[in-house]
Amino acid sequence: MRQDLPVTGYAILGLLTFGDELTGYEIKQRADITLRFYWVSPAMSQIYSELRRLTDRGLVAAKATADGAREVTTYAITDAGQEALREWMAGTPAGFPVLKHTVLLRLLIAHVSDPEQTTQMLHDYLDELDRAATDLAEVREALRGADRPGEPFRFPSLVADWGLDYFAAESRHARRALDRLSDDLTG
Amino acid sequence: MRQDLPVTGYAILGLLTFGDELTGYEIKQRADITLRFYWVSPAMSQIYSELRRLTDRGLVAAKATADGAREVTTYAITDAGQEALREWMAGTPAGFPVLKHTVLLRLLIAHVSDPEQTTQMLHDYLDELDRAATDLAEVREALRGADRPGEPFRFPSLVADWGLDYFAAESRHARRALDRLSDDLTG
DNA sequence: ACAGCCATGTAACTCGTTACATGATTAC
DNA sequence: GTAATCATGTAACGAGTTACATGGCTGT
Repeated sequence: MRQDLPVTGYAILGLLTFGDELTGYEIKQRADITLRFYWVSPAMSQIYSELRRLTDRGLVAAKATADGAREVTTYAITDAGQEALREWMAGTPAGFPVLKHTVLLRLLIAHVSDPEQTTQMLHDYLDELDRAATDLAEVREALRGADRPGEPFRFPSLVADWGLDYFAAESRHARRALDRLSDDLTG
Repeated sequence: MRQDLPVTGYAILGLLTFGDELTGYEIKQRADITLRFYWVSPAMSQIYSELRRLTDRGLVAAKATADGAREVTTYAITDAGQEALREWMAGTPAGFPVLKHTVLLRLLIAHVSDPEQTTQMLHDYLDELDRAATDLAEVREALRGADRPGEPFRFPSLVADWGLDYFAAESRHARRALDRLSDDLTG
């Protein structure tokens, strides 16, 4: 049964394990508040083509639902989909996270730039970290009420807390780099 | 002059700003000890095709060097390459880092798995973090001697320290998740 | 002699993106 | 009425990967 999917395929399957039937559009919205922080925000077009593949393989079931007058397609994970997801979790190692850290990449070669620019970049990064942390904190709050052991959002809340810690850690690292840079200049 | 390159192209240019002329093979080795931790480890084939593009645009200069009997091609950054790099650093925002965190992705949907598997995954991650940190610490040590303000490896050492802090933070986050999971089970 | 590293590429393919296109429903 | 949001796709393209192919040099 070794028919592998792109990881984003499994991610979509995963989003569908939380109970509800979702449209492609809704899956995108869910991805934007969850996957976006530690995976990717897939483009709409990719979600639809991935859903197509999952449907073809019988891992999700498409259902034409009436949304008022018009027809809308909702997707639900099938038993085969659950099984494929479990197999993936059990049978393939998670692997080491990949970081595409453009800020660090630029800091590595900051000697071709000037100190002000580098400082500015790090300040910008701190601002963006704040915004991201605020967004994630909001998501985290929305999980309260079902985030205790055994409740549906237990794992999402663990992940959200991890993410918040990660943002906080990045802020510390960026500030530390800024301190060191300013020490360099003042002697 | 708005002829953009893939980021990996700029990364290669960046590696060539540290002074020496390198072969494609050597660039790969450098990438494996630097870029790999916060960008990617590009495949050999990509490095060669990227070097081809950079050469075509005059951003690097290829030179046939005699390595004993055989001819080997080394690459050096040109003035135009320096300029393109500076333009990229100054003209385009760094953007927010992208994390492809397979461990967090799986933790998010750990409810389709069982507790032992999740625990095992986190322990595996801790092991891999240790190994990565050891590798990076070795690289960091190799920079000593030229890592003071104004010296060539100042920025690489800042970045390496950041990376070490990042790995340490990830270890803490993973252990915290493990603690919480075991609390869930024991009550 | 043979393994392993140095060195350079080509070809096929996949994931994922952007741009484009369409149209219905909802809120103001 | 009109802007925003909901909803669904197609087409072209690009970055990056794996697999394949070749061959010289080096250490034991």
